[in-house]
Amino acid sequence: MVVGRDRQRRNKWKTRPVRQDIHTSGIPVLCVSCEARHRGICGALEPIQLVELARASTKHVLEEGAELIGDAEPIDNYANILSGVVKLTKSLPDGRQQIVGLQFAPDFLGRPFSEESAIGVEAATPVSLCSFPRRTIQRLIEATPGLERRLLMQALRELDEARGWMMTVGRKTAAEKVASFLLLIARNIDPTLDGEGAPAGAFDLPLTRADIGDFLGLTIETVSRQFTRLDRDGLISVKGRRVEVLDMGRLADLAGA
Amino acid sequence: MVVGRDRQRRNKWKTRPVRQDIHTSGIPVLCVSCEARHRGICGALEPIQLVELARASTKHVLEEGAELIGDAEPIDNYANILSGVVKLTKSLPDGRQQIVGLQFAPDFLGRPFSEESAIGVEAATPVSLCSFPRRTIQRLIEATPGLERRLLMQALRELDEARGWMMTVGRKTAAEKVASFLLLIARNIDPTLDGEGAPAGAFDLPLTRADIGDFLGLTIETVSRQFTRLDRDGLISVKGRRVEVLDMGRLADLAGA
DNA sequence: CGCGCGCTTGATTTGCGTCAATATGCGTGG
DNA sequence: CCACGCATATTGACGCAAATCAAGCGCGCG
Repeated sequence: MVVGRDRQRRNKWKTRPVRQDIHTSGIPVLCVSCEARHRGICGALEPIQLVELARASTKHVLEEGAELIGDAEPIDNYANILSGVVKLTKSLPDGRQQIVGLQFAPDFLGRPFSEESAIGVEAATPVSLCSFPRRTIQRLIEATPGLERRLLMQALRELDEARGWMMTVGRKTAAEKVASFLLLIARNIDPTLDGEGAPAGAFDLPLTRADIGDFLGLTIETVSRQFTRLDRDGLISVKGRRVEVLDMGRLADLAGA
Repeated sequence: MVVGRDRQRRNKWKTRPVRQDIHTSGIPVLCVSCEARHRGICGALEPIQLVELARASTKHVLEEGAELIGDAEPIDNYANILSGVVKLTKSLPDGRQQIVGLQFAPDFLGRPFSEESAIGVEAATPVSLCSFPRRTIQRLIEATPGLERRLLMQALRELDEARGWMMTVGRKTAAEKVASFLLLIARNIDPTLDGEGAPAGAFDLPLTRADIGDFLGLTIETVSRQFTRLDRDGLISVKGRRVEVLDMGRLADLAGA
């Protein structure tokens, strides 16, 4: 269902009955190369709706460390991640902190139907965002059951991930935790890395040791020690943030099932 | 209050007796006193649909310890919890276990649009269930946007909870963990318990020490020791599974924000 | 009764945190 | 260019909270 204010557009459709034209040429420039159109929530939208959303959207670039909740980005804006890594944090009054989730492109950011529940949202790396007003998305949701389904899917996926990390944080040793984390990042940077005796690959960690500690429930020192141990044992090669996975098999093995 | 409102309506309805009859008497017996009709997913259904669902539903009672995934309850059945506590678990090949969630009435059990993701589902206490075939629920979802929204809401709530427990498991001390857990149970058994200097209340823990340990990432011994400490310090009174909260304020304080 | 199971309690060990010192960039300004 | 300061990492020595090991208790049940 399309909003009424597009009357002239409606007329256009009638005079140009070739629907295919709209499908091919109707995709906003902003969106043509956007991941969110395929794997993200925008995949649920018709070209027309995509145009509507795109018109209300703005692209932002945030530097590392920028908070995107209650601060720069008021709560009335939602967004898709175009690139970069976003961390979701919770903290105790005395300063202890836990990272409760990491989001990558093309994840949807922002919680539908409620205020963001006292969790902090922060750019872990430079991040670029495609953001749009809450009202627009809300309206599209009413009109498009598929959109709500996508949101449900993402929520369920995040739920699975959160539960997986609960296991890691609650029951694994420091070594296993760090291995699991490396696997998460490696897989996210290069999804093809999964093969058995894969040649592995190198990448830069998107998080500082402090962040990694906050994610795994460890201190920076312990994280650092585990890195050097993994290096010494030949599973990886570390130099600062640069990591190369040398033995994917043993790493995955260490991380546990 | 409820009674009064009903009486008033009944008088009004006399002008349209047939339809109202359907509305009042149309609620399946199975459902009349069911929590799921109010706070659960069934609240999104029209009476007609409720009848359809109820007709396909069966009530089950499971004893403590019963597995409800891939076992007694095949994956093609979903269910609402009518009473009891259900635990969601994950485990490592070597036997280490983590409880990644607890569900109470009237939560919906079962994951829409996918196989249950390698997580175990088990009755922590005797549990009664209202279960129905996947097909029926799937069909109702297509027809009722509100239903999908309810599912999204529950998923988002569970996500919040999972993240809250990630913080607890990752960053809190044993004492804080146990206090947080007691709060969770206390609040769930008696939602009115929340007041500041509330008189507090007594209840039976729905979980064994082993389960509590698996939930908090602790051993039974540590859980036990923390219980006796909280008892000695006068925050609670423990005797086996029976717990009485004596000082809600201090307990909540200990649990952290 | 005696056996098993859930729970408590104590003694001992240990993995990880804490504290502290040192290194390694990296930007900034002299 | 080097010198300096600051943030991030590494490394080591030490301490402690929680795990592990080990009895022993209460209680329901065959």
